[in-house]
Amino acid sequence: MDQKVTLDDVARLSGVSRSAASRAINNRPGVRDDVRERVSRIADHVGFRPNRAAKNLASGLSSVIGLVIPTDDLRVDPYGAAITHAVGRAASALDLGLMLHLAADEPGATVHHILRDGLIDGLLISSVAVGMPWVDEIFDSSLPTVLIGTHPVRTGLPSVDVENLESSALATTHLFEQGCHRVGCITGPLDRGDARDRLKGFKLAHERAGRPVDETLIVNGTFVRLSGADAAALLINLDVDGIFSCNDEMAVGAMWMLARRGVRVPDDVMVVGFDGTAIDEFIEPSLTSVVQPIDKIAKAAVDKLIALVQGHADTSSVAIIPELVRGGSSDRSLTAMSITTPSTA
Amino acid sequence: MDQKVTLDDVARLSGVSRSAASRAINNRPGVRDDVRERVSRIADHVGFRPNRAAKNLASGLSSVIGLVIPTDDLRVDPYGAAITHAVGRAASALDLGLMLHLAADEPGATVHHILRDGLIDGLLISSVAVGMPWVDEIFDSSLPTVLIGTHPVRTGLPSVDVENLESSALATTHLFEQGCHRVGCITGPLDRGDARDRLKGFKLAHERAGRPVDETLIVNGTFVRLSGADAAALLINLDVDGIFSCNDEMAVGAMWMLARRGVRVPDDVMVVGFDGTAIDEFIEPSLTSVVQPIDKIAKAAVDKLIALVQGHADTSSVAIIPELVRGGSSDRSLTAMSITTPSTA
DNA sequence: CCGTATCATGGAAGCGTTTCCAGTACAAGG
DNA sequence: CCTTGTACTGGAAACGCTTCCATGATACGG
Repeated sequence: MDQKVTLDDVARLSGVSRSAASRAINNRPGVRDDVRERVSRIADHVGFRPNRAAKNLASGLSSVIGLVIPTDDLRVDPYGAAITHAVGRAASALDLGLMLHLAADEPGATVHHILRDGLIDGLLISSVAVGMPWVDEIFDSSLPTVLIGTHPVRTGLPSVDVENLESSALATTHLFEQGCHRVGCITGPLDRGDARDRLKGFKLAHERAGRPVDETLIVNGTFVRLSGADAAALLINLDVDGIFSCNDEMAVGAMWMLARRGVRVPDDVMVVGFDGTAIDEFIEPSLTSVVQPIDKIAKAAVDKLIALVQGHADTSSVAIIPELVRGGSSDRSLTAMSITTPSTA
Repeated sequence: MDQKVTLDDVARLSGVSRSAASRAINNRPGVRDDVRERVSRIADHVGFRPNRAAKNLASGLSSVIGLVIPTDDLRVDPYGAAITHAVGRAASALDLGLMLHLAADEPGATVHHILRDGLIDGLLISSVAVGMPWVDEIFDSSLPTVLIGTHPVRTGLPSVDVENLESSALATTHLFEQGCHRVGCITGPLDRGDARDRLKGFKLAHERAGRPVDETLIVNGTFVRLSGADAAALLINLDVDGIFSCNDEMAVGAMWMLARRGVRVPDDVMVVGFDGTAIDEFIEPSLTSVVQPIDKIAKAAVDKLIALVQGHADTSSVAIIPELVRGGSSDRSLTAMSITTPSTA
């Protein structure tokens, strides 16, 4: 049962040629139905598993896709873990293997490994920042590639991303509706496209509400907790009564700082985040956030990639609509109610 | 530059046979030094990248290892993300590819895919629970496999794990030394070996200190936050003044519950966790925890796996010693000092 | 100067598939 | 009954590499 069974064995046992057996097993036309059935029954019976390497070599396809994710994202940002997990599930649902490439170790070597090894059929690249030149090298290569996120400068790249602009506007507007007058914004690193779009959305909401944007209330963050805490410390002194944090990590940092400074949430300051990674964070009060449907994003990305691999040229950009999930951090009535233990689903 | 360059091309350009070129490039004996150098220079120059599939097929080795990780671990437990990240780094340091297998989707299919596809040279299995029968199937197969963690029943498996018993005793003793008299324990799921060992360590510390173990103060948890919160709620009513939580996730949940119930940490109750995943959690006060050197564990596991792949039979079990990192949750003097923003490294 | 050991070298046989192509059988149409 | 077409079938050539083996060259001791 542990010995290797080759296609030849199956063919011999079935009394057909290797080519016929191959066609039968791969459900390709050119075999009579009864033969196909006999072959696959025998294959099953002897525990035949096609050797991937041989298959790959002969067909040029490996049924494995790659996922490039910045090292830091997987370690410090729960979003990285979430996207990895989601892509993994989406891939195995399609019976695809998933190779993990941790980026930023050795850009040069990495990119060539990925590109020319012939091990993967296509590549998913997550959360790319400007300043990784090798990323463009990949997009310019012949390897099918789909971006998960927004490229800061290039357009016309096949990509899947959460809709950032309108969603951020929605989050900001939500703060206005909840009665906030001075709303601060903690941005992400502005060399990233998504961070820029979220800031744009923040401004857009002001425009629509007929309120001027107070640029002093826009503080640059880096998408990590500490930067959120630092930014919050600044914003407190500027008398904000609302904070839109461009991701949840920074929102958690901000709330930590607010608590430490004795600022009450949501009574004194309301907070809204983005991503939905802090949903299970057990913070008090629970965080209002623009929650990304990560599974949906991952599935869309994998589907798009497979289409690309199969030759369907497609450079479109898919925007997935997130959902504003209200928590106690922007809703006084919710705080009063939230005496029960939050569920972790 | 994007066209495929084969070994034949390199050989022809270098004026040697394909076999000589292969030996030269793979640093195998049987080529004169000057020839070797010429060949590799030319290979470099034309951008030759050996086709992995072909290499794999011919040699039987793929230079790719697999990592099996329970789905939930990657999503809800930061430890899963941390170990994935660490293994990824350790693998790429050795120029190995990493295939990610999310477990528990379809045990049966998964295991066969992994085992017989011939895509990977060896497998790392993380955090296994009893009740996944296919895991044993893998260990009984001929695929080199290393366990990261503790198998609940089997011994003699090649594995790498953090030392659980003494470390838990150390953590518990630490609480005694800090002045705790009634220390509760929030356990992990007791069908897991590591969870059992940590509980044993908790009891061992009592024995050494000559204190009786109060079984009512041992509350079963599941390694997730919510269970920590629930357990803490119980323990509060039992008048504990110290809590040893068998992982950080539950410790965070416990501290959340303590805060909500108005119990002060560390003044009323001290808390110690295990794993070190909540170090950057921005919780107040910072959590004392038995911190696992995850990079070290991952490296040890990968090294061991490679040794196995290369034929060095080795069923030993490596225990990595963690470090007790003191935070404000078990130290009143630290709390007083911790007015500065914690760093995120 | 010859026999022998040593070592670089190239030829060729795989590794386990897919896939092209030429054949064969069989049914339908003339 | 012969032709044409259709549908299945098996032989054989890839795919790009490793590795065994025979060959040829060189150096060494006798």
